[in-house]
Amino acid sequence: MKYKIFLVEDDKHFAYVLQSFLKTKGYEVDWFENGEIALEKYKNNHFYHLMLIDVMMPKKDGITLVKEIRSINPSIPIIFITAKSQNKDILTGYEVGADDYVIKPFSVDILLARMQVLLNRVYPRSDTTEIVAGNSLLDINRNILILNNKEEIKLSPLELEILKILFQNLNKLTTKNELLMHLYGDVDYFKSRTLDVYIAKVRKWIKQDPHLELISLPRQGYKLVSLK
Amino acid sequence: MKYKIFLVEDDKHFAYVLQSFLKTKGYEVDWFENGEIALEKYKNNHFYHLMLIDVMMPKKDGITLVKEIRSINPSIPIIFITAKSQNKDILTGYEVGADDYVIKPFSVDILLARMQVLLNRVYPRSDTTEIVAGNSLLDINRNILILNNKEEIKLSPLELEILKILFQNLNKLTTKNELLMHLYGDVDYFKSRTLDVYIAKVRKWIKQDPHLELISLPRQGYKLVSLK
DNA sequence: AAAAAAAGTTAAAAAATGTTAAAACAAAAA
DNA sequence: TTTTTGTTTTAACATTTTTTAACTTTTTTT
Repeated sequence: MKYKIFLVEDDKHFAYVLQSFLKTKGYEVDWFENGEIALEKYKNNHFYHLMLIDVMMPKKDGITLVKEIRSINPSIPIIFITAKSQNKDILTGYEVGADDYVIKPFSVDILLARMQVLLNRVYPRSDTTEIVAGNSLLDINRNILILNNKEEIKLSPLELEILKILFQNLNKLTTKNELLMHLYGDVDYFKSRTLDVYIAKVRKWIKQDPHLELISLPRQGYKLVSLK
Repeated sequence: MKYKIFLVEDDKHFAYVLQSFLKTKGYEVDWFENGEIALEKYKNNHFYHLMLIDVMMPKKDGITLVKEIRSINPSIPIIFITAKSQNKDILTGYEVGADDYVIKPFSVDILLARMQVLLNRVYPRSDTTEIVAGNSLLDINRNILILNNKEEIKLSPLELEILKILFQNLNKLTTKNELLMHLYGDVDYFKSRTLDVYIAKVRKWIKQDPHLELISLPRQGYKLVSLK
């Protein structure tokens, strides 16, 4: 999914270069020439992930613009890009609610790094949630098992947890107790039997992948092995 | 509540001045003289809100230190404070996982502003009015959900509260109890059923956004995930 | 090899949740 | 006040998930 950037900059040439660069980096960029137009457009469409705003502009300057945007949306990430490098100006920028203040001339790589840091903070990506084994993939975030790069199987919570542990311990022994403690926090006869039932279910799926096998080691546990 | 700052800086005089300043501004500051000591201390006590780390230090430099800290804690806010002002150095700083990079000599007010911005992002006060997820936007002020950047749906109070919590916990599990406690302050059978009814309603909307999915985890809760 | 224990398998029962519609309630308008 | 409108709750039925039960096979113990 592409991030949408709201760029406000009166220097057409600079804006064009910046816009092109960001597009090559996979961003969608909408450019607005001054604060007045920008505010108008933002009122019509709030759907942006980050704003890059110049300070000195005709019609409506960046500081005023950000004040007004902040009154509508106190949380959207905003970075000032400007030639004004006095401490006083920078502090004003932060005071009106900017997240960062980048001084021209700047390296685009550094602007990019700062944008990425900010975007990652505000829209945290869910931690890696895909485990590959054999010809299959377990997507923990979406609760699905994809067999042979094809068939998607929706998993119930219990199914997912069991597969998660087996996949994480690929080619290693997973004890029954380990599984039960993880699923229930304790161990008893009926829970153990429930697990047996689920193992049977999981085994049916695993069988469909010729590169995977779920081996039972009686009195020890289970081992998901990937075959060549 | 006071924020706890983890300061790593080999220049004793500079560290003392900075520490004193931050204390007058209401922060608690623990100072460590080099990367080696710092890492040792951090391993014993993870309870810090933000780290200020010098790059050039004897024993263990800041870059190495941050790499090691990030492997323990991928999310704690880190600001480099350093005299190294080459683009190459700055980019390295961001690459190893810093949130900001402040070049010496700097005005303490500006450092303070940057710290505040970062702390507000990481430990947000709940005054956000708009949350973006997938291709959609929840406008808490106007009580509307904008789907696919197009269709506006007016939300009832209950609908809004449910969506608010789901959007705030994007890609994370929201337990049914959490939702019920937030909506009603207590939990019973009928309230739980009411929630089920509303989840069905909300799910219909969410389905319209191809970048969003509302997953049910029976016995656990719900998870709003943003795809791709 | 026989008995006991553990695990595999399938089906049924129980519990939880999904879904739709109607009833009850509350706030605003006539 | 009554009517209208919108919201929340309850009810009824459907589906999914988990647990229990019953029976079978495998493994371990005696």
